[in-house]
Amino acid sequence: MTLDKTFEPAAIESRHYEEWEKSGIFAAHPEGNGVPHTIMMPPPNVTGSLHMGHALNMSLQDILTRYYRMKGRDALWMPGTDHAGIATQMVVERQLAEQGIKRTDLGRKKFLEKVWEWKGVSGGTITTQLRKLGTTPDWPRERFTMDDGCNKAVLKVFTQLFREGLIYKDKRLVNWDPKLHTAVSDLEVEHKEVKGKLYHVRYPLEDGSDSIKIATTRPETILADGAIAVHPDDERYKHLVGKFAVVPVCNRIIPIIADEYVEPEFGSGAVKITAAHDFNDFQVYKRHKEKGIPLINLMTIDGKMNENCPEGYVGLDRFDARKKIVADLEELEYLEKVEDHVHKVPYGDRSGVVLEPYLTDQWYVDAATLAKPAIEAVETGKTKFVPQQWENTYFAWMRAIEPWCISRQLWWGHQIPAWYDKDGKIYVAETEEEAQQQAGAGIKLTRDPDVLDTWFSSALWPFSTLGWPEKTPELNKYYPGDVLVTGFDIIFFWVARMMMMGCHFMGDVPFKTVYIHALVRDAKGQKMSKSKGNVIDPLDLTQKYGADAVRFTLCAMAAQGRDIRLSEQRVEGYRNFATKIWNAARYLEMNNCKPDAAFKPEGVSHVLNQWIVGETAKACAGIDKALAEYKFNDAANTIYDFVWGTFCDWYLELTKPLLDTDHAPEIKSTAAWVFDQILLMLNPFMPFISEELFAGITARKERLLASKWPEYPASFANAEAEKEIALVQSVISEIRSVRNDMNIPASAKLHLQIRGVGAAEKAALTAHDPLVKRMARLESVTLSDDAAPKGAIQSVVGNLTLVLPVADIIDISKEKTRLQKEIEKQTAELKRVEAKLGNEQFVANAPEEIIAEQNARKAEASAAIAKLSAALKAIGEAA
RNA sequence: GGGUGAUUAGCUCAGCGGAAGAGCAUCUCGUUUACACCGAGAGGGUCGGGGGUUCGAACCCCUCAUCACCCA
Repeated sequence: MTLDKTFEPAAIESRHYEEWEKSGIFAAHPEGNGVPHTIMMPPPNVTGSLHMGHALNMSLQDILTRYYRMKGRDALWMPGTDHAGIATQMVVERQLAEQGIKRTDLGRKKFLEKVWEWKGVSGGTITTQLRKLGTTPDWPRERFTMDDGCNKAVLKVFTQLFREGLIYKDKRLVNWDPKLHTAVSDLEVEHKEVKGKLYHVRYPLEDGSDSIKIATTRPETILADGAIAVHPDDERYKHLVGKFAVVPVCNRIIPIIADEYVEPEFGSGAVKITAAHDFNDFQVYKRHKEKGIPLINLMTIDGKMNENCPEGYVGLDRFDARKKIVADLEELEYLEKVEDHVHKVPYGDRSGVVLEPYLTDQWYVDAATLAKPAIEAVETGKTKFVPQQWENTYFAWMRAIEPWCISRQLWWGHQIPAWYDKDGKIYVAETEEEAQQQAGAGIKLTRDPDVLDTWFSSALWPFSTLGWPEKTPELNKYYPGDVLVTGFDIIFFWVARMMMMGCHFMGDVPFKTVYIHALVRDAKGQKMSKSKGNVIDPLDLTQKYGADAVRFTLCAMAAQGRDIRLSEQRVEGYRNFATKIWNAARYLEMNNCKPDAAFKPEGVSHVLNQWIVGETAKACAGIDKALAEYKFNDAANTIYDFVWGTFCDWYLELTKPLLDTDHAPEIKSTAAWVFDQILLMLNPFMPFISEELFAGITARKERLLASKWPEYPASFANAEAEKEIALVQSVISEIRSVRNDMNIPASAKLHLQIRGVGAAEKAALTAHDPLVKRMARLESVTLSDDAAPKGAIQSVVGNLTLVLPVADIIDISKEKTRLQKEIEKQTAELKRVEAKLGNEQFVANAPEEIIAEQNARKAEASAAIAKLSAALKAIGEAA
């Protein structure tokens, strides 16, 4: 087959993918005895579509999966999607709203049917998109957090934790979303800085003797005040503690109490306590139970004032109530002053509305107890974070963990397996039958209508997807997983909870390593968001530049501990890299460089071949090391530099003059072998082009992605060859540089004289004479210590002096300047080194090899200065 | 208020105790039959400021500044 002139990714990607998927190579083999390598895919939202964060996350996982699969591990990359409770329910509700239908009109059953319908329609979107990226998870094992297996695991976990007392129902304040009518967990709250007002309000004492001033940002909650608190050490208020005050507008009598929570410096130093509408106040309430502070709920589930409010307030929206009470306070002369005030306000991360601390019955997980073994697992290194700094984030949150509110007042999700009899007694069981058994026959039971937080089922993902609670071969073989690849934004939501559940139910951590990658931002460093309009669609990029370029870009930019600023230019650059590879393949094809089954890289005789074989091994070792340390950018740069900088720029160029010599057969075989190695090493990063070329170069049955990752013996390294080629390279580079500096036309074929050539160098330079001539565009190369002709250009490479007799071409003053500059550079270097070596402390303390190195540098610099000065003198005489 | 990270060439970023690096951009030169999505070369940095530790600091410590993010 003949390769086209340029690489067209779109033309080959889908064809390869289909073949790969059909081949069954993505599959794990639980029945086999291969050493497993397990990655649990963070399940994307089932109704979502692929964004840049996914593209990065999935590319990295696929690189690891392909790499370890090629290394012979039994790779399991477990795919799936998440039911995303609130998000999905909102999407379907919005669609229904367009038809003028409300969720409640349909009823729970019909509504859920609609959600499943929607899941059926859009559920395949993201997995189709993942295929476009070339990812290779074990698709037939794909799971969904709402499937029967996951449901079974959820029921089992819930009932067991309930029995163990680690799940309980409690009446506490929750973060209430008045738009979605559900509780949300602490993590789903986004605190935003808002310019508000601070209202200073005067409360008269009950006995009329005095009054006390408080400051509040939420005056509407005055109607539910249950106390006033001051700091116990605050001298201003000591005499008032124990007395009673009258709440303005509603005239309730409340106690004045002392509590250390109060900050004396803030506002007036006295605060109102509204226990049913503020988390801090609720704590105060609990500490002062004996004082009989009332818990008054002011609001309905949609944030309107309820019947506990005075007339005129009932039914008002919370923000209208604020306006009204401010007006009322002013009229009654209780309002002292109003100041501008910047403070944090809690917003629902899904609904975007201001959340209310709201007193309700909810289900909680005793997270503090579950967290203990999960903390210990990281402390003892059973699970490691990469980069390690994230362990601190994990610890900080886990050590201060609050009870986890897991019930949601939604319909889409795992319904809580709890039933109530008419007295409200709770029966928790995996099935209704069991609950009925617990309650006794004939007792009418009603199921708890609430569902569980989505993250509850996600927390079980590492084992529920392997068949738990059944004892499956998969569970036995693939738990715990090797590495979890995810972003830092879900360390709390997901990683921590998987750790807790895994440690509790499996008795072992869910994964040995947690690799935390960066966030993908736009080129200006801004977070990508639809509202900002700076979202780059990974599929658009893929369309334009190819999946390989997108994957490679993300990999090359995935340096640890840094966010990724993605620019299209960078993707374009890596598309160019793909084209470069493509053209190298064309070159090999044109020159009939074909893989030779009998080829033995360790047996090559030509030094160029020995050198490139060694470089190939070096590159592979570099990639191995980088991937072992999860340094994806290093891995990408290593292959990039090797392919472009070493193989294409030097090896292929250096071998060109030899293609019509006796060395040609070995060179062609070596070139083909190296290129095959390149394809192997490139495959995890750029699967499509590497596969295409692997098949295109020569007819072969096996697929690249099913091939073995290269392993080379230490003997491939060849220091002699390396040194020899380095010498040739430096001579060529120096001449090219001089030619450019001196504006010597490319067409001018020069004669080169090299002085100061040692025995070994002589052999090398003689052997490579044709290469040097071609690469440096020379007519001849003479190794001779004869004096340089007058007016020749001279420059120094190591201990060689390169002499180019071009008197008729060069501009003498320009050459003088060039030499002077070079002498200056070398002199500066010499001074630096001499200063170091002249320092007694340095000589006394520095390691020997450093001192030896400095001495060598000194010798080299002085030698260069001597030669260059002589050259400068000679040119002066010529002028 | 507490914490974490960042600050290195015009831009985007590597490097994290022993000679300042890459890609892109810029500027020269180049129709040498793989590649102009290319090749050859060049210029460009007191590594945020200030202290300290060390024979030696972009790298370790302290401090300040600016910018991000997380938690209260």
